[in-house]
Amino acid sequence: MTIRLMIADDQAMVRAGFAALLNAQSDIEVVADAEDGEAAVAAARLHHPDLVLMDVRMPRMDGLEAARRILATSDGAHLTRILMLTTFDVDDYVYEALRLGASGFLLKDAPPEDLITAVRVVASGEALLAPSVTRRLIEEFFARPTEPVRTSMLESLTARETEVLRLVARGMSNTDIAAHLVVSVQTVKTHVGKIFAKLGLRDRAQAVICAYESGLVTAGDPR
Amino acid sequence: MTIRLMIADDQAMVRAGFAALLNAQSDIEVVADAEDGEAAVAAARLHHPDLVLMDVRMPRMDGLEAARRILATSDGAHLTRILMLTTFDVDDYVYEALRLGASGFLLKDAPPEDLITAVRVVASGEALLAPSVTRRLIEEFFARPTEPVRTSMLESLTARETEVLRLVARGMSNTDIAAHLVVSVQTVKTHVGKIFAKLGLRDRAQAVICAYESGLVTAGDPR
DNA sequence: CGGTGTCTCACCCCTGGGTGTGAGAGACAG
DNA sequence: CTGTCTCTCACACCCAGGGGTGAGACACCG
Repeated sequence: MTIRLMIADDQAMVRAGFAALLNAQSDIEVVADAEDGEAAVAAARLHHPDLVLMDVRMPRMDGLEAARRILATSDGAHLTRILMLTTFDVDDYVYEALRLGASGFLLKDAPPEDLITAVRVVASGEALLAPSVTRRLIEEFFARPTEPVRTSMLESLTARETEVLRLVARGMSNTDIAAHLVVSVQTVKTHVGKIFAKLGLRDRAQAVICAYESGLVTAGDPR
Repeated sequence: MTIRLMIADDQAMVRAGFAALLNAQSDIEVVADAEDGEAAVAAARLHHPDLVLMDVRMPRMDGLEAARRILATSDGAHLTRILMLTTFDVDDYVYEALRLGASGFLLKDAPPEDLITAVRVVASGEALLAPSVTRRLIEEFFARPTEPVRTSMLESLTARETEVLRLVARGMSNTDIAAHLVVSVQTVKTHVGKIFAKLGLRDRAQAVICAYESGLVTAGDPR
């Protein structure tokens, strides 16, 4: 099955070059092109391509906004994937594009065979990034220290205390916790007190902070 | 400058195959190999390769642990990069490996030229992932909504209230906040009370949670 | 000019929560 | 078997914090 492709780039020469290169592949067919973001959105709505090669910088409407609209208007049946292209390696664009749902991000100076490979990969539902982009993405998210320091704070806590702290970090009152653990409120108070003493806290508010900072609980995790 | 490479895999045939393939490249030299994790750590300590091709599954010590140790013992001068390999596409391994600091993750069924490319890319300091892995990584991190829902909760707060909430989320007592903002404790109580009313909170502990969940404050940010 | 919103502050009430002390039961190691 | 640790609970103290009501000072806007 051939890959139905669209090219959105403001430079005619680039469009022609990419089209020639990709049309030469037996499994790729360039079905449309556009010279700005608005035209890209309109053309995508008309031709429903499998994949759009989208330049980031374009007049009238940039590639990011165009990508957003194309992805937004994709009716469940035919989903169009986006492969972003950029001349420069500007990472602001990268994160924004990936967040929007783009499936890939390549630099224009990549060798032609890489582009062809990328088209096939993205069209198959996988994703592909330029190596430098990959590195940044990984760094960005895993740069967050594995906090050996932080979890060490919690090492002094017993299993039960950790459990109580987790409940405190969910916003429960002592009474709530007592009910939840089926123990008396006094017991909960004892646990909470020992947690404070061990971790040098004063408030249950500070305990919540500690739980988040230590990674015991995380923003966005199942409540 | 040639890339000094090490291969860690428990299957001798795989080691031989990779070595032959890579040694055939003029810019790559296989300087060591290892058949298990422990041997890999020892060999890396001895040869200081630029790059280690590391199989995930190995006897005695798995590739993840070996990677962790090699990365941990890298003295600032000679840093060794890790390219993880796996036969199966098990994503638990992927996240763990990348979190540890691996620079890439490939499936063994990738075409040989991809492996060679990956070696050069990773050795150059960039990163490279198998397409399916890339897709998952992107999904994993951008699937979490940029929380238009969450920040919208905070929209009802005035600038001053937001400021107070931020201080609450740092673990400050009302008295602390009053001193910090140079207002009376009563004023702080009023603000805090209105925050609770607007956000439907009961505790300052819950306020801290709200601050983290909304992204007003983030784990690991400057205290 | 009057209405609205924000920031400020005060007084009162009272419960929840943080603190201290003490202690019994069960598990486990030496 | 004795010491240590953990989990459990109780009584008591006290105050920071949450809740209600009201109000003065600005600023902004129609």
